[in-house]
Amino acid sequence: MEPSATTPADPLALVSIDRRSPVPLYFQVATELQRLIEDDALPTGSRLTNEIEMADRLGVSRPTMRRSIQYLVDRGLLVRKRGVGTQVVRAQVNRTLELTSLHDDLERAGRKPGTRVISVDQVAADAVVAAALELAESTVVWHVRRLRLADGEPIAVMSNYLPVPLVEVSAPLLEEHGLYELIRAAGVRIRIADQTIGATTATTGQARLLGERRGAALLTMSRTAYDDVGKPIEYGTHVYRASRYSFSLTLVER
Amino acid sequence: MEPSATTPADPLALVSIDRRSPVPLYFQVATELQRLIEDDALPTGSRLTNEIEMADRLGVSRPTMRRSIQYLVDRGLLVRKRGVGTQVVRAQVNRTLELTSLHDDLERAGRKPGTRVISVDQVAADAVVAAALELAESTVVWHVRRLRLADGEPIAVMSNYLPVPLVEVSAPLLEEHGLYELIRAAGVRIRIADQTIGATTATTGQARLLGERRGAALLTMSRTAYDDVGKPIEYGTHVYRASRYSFSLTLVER
DNA sequence: GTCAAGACTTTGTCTTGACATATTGACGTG
DNA sequence: CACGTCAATATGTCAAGACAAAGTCTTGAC
Repeated sequence: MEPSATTPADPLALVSIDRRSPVPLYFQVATELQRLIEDDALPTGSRLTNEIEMADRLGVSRPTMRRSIQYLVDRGLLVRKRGVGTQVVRAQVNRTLELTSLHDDLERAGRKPGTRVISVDQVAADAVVAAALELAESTVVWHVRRLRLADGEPIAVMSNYLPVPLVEVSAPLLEEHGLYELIRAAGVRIRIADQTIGATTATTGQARLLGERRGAALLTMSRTAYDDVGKPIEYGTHVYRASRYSFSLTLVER
Repeated sequence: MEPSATTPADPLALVSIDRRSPVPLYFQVATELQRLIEDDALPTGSRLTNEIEMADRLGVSRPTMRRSIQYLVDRGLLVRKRGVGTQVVRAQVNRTLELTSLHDDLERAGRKPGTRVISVDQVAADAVVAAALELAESTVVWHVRRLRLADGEPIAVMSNYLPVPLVEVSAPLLEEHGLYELIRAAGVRIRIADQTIGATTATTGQARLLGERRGAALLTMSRTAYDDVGKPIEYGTHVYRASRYSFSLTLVER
């Protein structure tokens, strides 16, 4: 019982919820619990009191309490066992691969994202692009090529194809905003994406753009993104410098 | 209205649930719905009748019906919009990266997995391994090296480290079973894993094992797996032939 | 003919209540 | 002492009902 790092006997006393808020109760509770876990008020390994008592103490119903807890279980922060209880497994989760642009990704990592637009054209879709976007071959689509930078250093070359009627793109816009940001701003909600992650070695052209040597290891990612009614929104093939970038993720078994 | 491909006016009539089964109701309903979607009885784009009527027709309560639907929404098969309804988005999902061994992975893809054990030793953990497994440096751990094959062809070289007291491993066992299978058989439930995916080029030794040329592109994956109380169970670094293997996954925005 | 208000439909949130089932540990019996 | 039984405890499943909020569509005024 060191006086320095006293864990309050009752971390639950620290959570407060606001019934007038438009934020759903279960989400408020989940967020507060997550904060307690991250702040180590509920340290890894500690057991939570049972859900009935917690519901009681927080003044919510048991289903609401359960929903909050389940939310954190799905994220891998908590583990529940029937007949046993609920336990904190870990404080931080490297969330699963997400539907974010590299732009957002880098910003979260504290690195300054940059973009050099190589080209913005309307081109006739070849067989691969047409198939991915579910359009007739040689339909005209946007083709955007960009060199992405982090703290001024080349990170990736990205090549994206988009249906023309969907969103207006231009070099100046793309220098300032991520592509996904522009798509969202156009009122399109991206909901599902199929991705394939592989590896290759740099061609002379890729090497020159990225500041690597020919034959250097590159991480490849191709992605087709769909909106919430299943319509293809974007198809892209990207190559990352393996020496500067990798994908990190946390998997949670359900 | 072609007589050939008649979609029954009421796909729900095809759903049958068994209240005496120990399988939870919501799961039975979800599974049946998924079957209807995969069999195209509920084709992509079609709208489901509202949840209240469905619950009524299937003889379950609304919360149970909602839970079934939510299950499929989380998997990316369905989309719901308040005031609008529930719609089928897609029939198949390339599920998200999972906590499976390559063994299971290949079997699902219809390829015959094989394993050639290179070495099974007990070694002193170096700094990296000790940190990953949260053990003191130079603690003795299992070190397993395997060449993995698909249809007889080399696919990957895997190097795994495990705490000794956990599970008994041996070359003959590993030739027959995936490592994760053995871990599960020992009563350990793997629940969370941190993964990093990158790329590199083949060293001479890797190239010889994999039947590639030196400098060939390789996909790398390192993973630390934890059990359901957050204890590290396994740390591994793997390299895959990029020419024969890639990671495919489907992301779903919540 | 156009536009806005309001009715209607559908999903989202929350509550109360009941019973089922897995786990643990204590108790008692052979 | 070993083993099975039983009670206590915690989470899992299911139901029925109420109200809120978001979209859509109809209706009616101008």
